Amino acid sequence: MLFKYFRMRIKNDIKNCKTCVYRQMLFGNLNDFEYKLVNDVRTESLYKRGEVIKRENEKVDSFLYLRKGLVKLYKTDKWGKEQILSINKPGDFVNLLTIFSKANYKYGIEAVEDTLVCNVELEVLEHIISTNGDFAMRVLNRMSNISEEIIENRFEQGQKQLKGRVATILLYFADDIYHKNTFNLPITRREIGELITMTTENTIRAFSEFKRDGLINIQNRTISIQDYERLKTIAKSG
Amino acid sequence: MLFKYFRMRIKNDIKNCKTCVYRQMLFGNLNDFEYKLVNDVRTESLYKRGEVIKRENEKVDSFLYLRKGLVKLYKTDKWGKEQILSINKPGDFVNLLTIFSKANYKYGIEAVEDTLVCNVELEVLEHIISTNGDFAMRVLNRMSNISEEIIENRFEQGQKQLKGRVATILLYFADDIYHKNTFNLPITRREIGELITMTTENTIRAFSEFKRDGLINIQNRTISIQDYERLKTIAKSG
DNA sequence: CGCGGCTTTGATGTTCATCAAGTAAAGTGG
DNA sequence: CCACTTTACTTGATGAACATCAAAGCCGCG
Repeated sequence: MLFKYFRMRIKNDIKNCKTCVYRQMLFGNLNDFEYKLVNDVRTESLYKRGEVIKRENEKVDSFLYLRKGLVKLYKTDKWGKEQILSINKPGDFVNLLTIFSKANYKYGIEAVEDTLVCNVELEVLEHIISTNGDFAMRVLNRMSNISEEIIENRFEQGQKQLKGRVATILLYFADDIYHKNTFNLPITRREIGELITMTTENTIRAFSEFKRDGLINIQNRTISIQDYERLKTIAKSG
Repeated sequence: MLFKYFRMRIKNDIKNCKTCVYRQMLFGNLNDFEYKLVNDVRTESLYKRGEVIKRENEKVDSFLYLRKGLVKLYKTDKWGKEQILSINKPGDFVNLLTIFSKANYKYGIEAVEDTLVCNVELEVLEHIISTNGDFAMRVLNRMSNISEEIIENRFEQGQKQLKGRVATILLYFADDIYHKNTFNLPITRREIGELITMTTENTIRAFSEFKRDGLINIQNRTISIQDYERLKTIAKSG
């Protein structure tokens, strides 16, 4: 999809948080005044695929909420190679875990699809937290959940080897992101490697083997899952 | 040190949070009433080396604060082998990251030295967070810092191989835990392996090589660092 | 149309896990 | 306190999984 159409489409989409599908997830229990506060200061930003949203080391000054698209969080290692920490999808609170650290970003954020982000100034959020205890508890709860998820994911990935990891990623895109068995991979093979901490070459080898064994079909970036169950078995045990 | 002496020694030690060295770190800005609340409900628990403090899957119902000793956070993988997520030392808020998840422990906690833990009921903490905005912000800040630390650590470990990881752990004990170059390893070789995700055998091989090369001296559990600088180089680049 | 980045496959080497086997140390029960 | 059992520690040999190096085809884009 061309970017200008994407821009047009979202322009008439959501006017304020009241109609935002994801509002419930975090801002559900604000009172009218607080809610107006958030709505008044919040801004929306559009990013094209490949655009950097936040650079490593940039100052953390706003809360980011992913409304549409897909972003990756990444770090650069000492040899200059990137490593992807996680992929975030609509509804995710992209930087919640680091937002209150009073430090700079320890990772970068980049759009891997055309992306719409909602920004809320940090000071406003802090003010509401200070005055609305329920909201504070809700934020704490989400932070807990996010950090547990990250730890759990890393733990499970660590128990798998190449094919298990690739299978897991394919199912992640099919099940959690696109909700269908045929989809366009939004990231390159190299990025998948960076996500599962394997080399590009070996990632591709796993793809090729899956194709050869009839588990998936590949047409450039288009992946189509042929044998869901077998792939799931590999993802779990392999 | 025998456990009974440890118990006697701490008995007359700290009567309430006012004289607790670590109080400042989190409870520094409570008012008198809130402070009394915490102090009234808090309990202290002693654990011997090897005792399990919290089991995987146990309910999270109190805030844990490590006053003396050393604990490990661990998970059991699908083959029944343990993997250590982190070592916590006095002053650490052991379970802060998961405390607000409204779920059960996804990891276990075990004393690796005789340990004194301070417990504060979760409900009390939640109540104070709801009514004291500054405190809420302080908790959020600490959660941010802890999660960044974990992510950073894992990222850096991932870039190292066997010898680099072992060297890092040795320096961690020398610099951050015991603050001296000769110390008794509180954990077994197997546990070090579990901490750096390597096998026991290879962990030992690294130890042996360090000894052979004059970097460290080993007397059973007593480690003595002979060439700090060279070890540091290995830890950083190896 | 040609350049650079992405993709793919093959060959080779390194790092680490696994298996095996033995010694040392530390609990355990009579 | 000693025999017995278990757990920790150690070294060597072998193989598996993965990284690295090399080379070539592909694709999009200025």
